Amino acid sequence: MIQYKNIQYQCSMELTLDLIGGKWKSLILWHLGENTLRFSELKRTLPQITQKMLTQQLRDLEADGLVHRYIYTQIPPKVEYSLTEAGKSLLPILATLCQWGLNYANEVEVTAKDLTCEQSAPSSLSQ
Amino acid sequence: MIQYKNIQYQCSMELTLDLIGGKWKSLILWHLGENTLRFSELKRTLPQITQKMLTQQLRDLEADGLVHRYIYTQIPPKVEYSLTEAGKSLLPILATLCQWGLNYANEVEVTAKDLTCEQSAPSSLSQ
DNA sequence: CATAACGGTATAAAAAAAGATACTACCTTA
DNA sequence: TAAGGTAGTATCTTTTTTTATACCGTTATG
Repeated sequence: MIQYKNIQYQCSMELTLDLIGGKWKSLILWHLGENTLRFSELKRTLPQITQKMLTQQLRDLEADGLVHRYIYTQIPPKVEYSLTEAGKSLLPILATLCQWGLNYANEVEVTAKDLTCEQSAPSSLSQ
Repeated sequence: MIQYKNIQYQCSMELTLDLIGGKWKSLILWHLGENTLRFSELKRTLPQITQKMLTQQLRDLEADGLVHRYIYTQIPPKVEYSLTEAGKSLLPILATLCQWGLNYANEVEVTAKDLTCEQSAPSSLSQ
């Protein structure tokens, strides 16, 4: 039994999925795996995400200690996001999830064109 | 770009999370990792899940080729669920997710008591 | 005859997640 | 002076996910 933020988990996997599940979190982590990115850069990398969702997910990731937020006190504002050590430790797992999905797609013969573990696999993981 | 069941994924990881994400799927897979289980046995193993959710998630997993459903034509009815090869190939990943959550919990000093990658880690994975 | 176990289905409601849209303040550029 | 970039916030609505509850037919048990 795990308790985290007033939620009880019977299995630590449930906790993991709360931390990286949902539509955007793993993608955000994945993109930050390569570079430190500014808010607007992240937004451009994930064109479909709304500003609200990006802000919300980044706040969650920050509160969970997976992402670091650095504010430059300047005008116009500049805020940079990067992975914490905990966040970096997720990258190999994200790569595995990505690779499994890729294999699955090939075996089930899903229409998969030019598919790699995109978009832009962190160079630290490309062997 | 992947397309599967009329949904477009930019990254295969999104596909993976659709297949195993949500509140119950990974837990169901995890429990089926050890044994073939009947509907009612699964229900007892996951006391909090409603009958409807269990049915629904099992149908999803079956449709995605991760779980096999075997109906014994007898009365009272007997239905057994087990992992397909694709489902089994997920077990190491689930173990990794579980282990990461466990490490996270310990490092963040979440209240984690007697926590292993429960409930009943598949024996095939216990090294 | 009533109840329970089996493996569900059907319907409705509640809760959570995600999206759309408008707005802010400040500065720079045209 | 108007438009665009910066990093957001505030509301509201929609969509998706999850839950609650009642119900089905069959057989066995008390």
